[in-house]
Amino acid sequence: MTEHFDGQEAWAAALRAHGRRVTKQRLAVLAAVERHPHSPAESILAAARAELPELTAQSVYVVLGDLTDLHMLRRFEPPHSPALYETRVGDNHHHAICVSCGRVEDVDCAVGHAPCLTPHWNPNAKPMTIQIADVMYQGICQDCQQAQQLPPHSPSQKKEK
Amino acid sequence: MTEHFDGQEAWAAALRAHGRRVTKQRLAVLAAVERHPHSPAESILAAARAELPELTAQSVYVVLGDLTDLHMLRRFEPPHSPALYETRVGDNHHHAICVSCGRVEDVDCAVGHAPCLTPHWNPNAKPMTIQIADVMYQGICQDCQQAQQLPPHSPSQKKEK
DNA sequence: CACTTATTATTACTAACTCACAATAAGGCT
DNA sequence: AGCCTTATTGTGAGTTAGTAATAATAAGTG
Repeated sequence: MTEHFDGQEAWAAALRAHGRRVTKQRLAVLAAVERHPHSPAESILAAARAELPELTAQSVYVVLGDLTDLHMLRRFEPPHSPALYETRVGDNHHHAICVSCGRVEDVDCAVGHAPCLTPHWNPNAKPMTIQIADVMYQGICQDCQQAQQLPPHSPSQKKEK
Repeated sequence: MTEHFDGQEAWAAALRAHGRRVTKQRLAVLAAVERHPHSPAESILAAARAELPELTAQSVYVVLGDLTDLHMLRRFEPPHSPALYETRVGDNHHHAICVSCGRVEDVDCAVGHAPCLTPHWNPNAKPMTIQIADVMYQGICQDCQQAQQLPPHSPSQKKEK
């Protein structure tokens, strides 16, 4: 069980650096997010409870929200999905979501390493100071594509009138 | 009041082209979205009720969802905000959201006219067929920036411990 | 103008969070 | 090592945004 002690230490140090106390709840949440990237709060709760059964859902929401504000976690909200969390912060990588099955893949920045941080403002727009640029690719993953192309009598989800 | 009859006609034609009946509810919703871009369902309901008071919230949800599926409307979901709708479809422009006041600005595509439609897949990722790429810039608009820099005894929203 | 069925209204219901406050425990101090 | 302060977590209720099921209505066809 000593395998992730160094991880614990690293998280603890980061928490202290942000002026936060090192609690087992926060460590459990951070470990859960690290082990299950792109997971919603509910899944993180379930994963964290594996090592901390008395953890409550509300605590997870509080911790996730706070750590996200501190930029120790990154949150993104795909359409028709609850918010997802990941520990990869700092690099501004992006995400591709399969609109059919909801699978999420990380995507490195398309244009250099600060891709869309300098938007082309319209003439009449009031420019903002951009902090982050979330790029959300939406498409269909290979598995779902194959499943849809197969015509066999499987009840296809297509809503065609 | 004849000013937007041509608009009505255009919307009606588009609805017919998609095999949808032309109802006053749909026209009211489309007109409301056109007059109030980047608005949530609730605001669209309020705006549409100006010309169609008996319209219900659920109808607005149904109509917005259906028209979005038809790509007559575009929906995007900024963090901590309900889904927003707009009539600008086809061009893949992006959005900048002020994290402080929630204001939304349109942003033209940063890289040519199909900017991020070809993501750089990681070696071990399973590529998807990308349909759209939503780019969500998050930053602080000029107004909010000034409001935050002013130190005067105004109760600033900053949550600093 | 009647009729078929897409569309909308009504009502109930759910998911994903948020809020207020009481209970607990992390870390500084002695 | 133990106490104490207050950040953190737990408890329970409440809210927002949206979905689902079915009944009532009306668009468009013949």
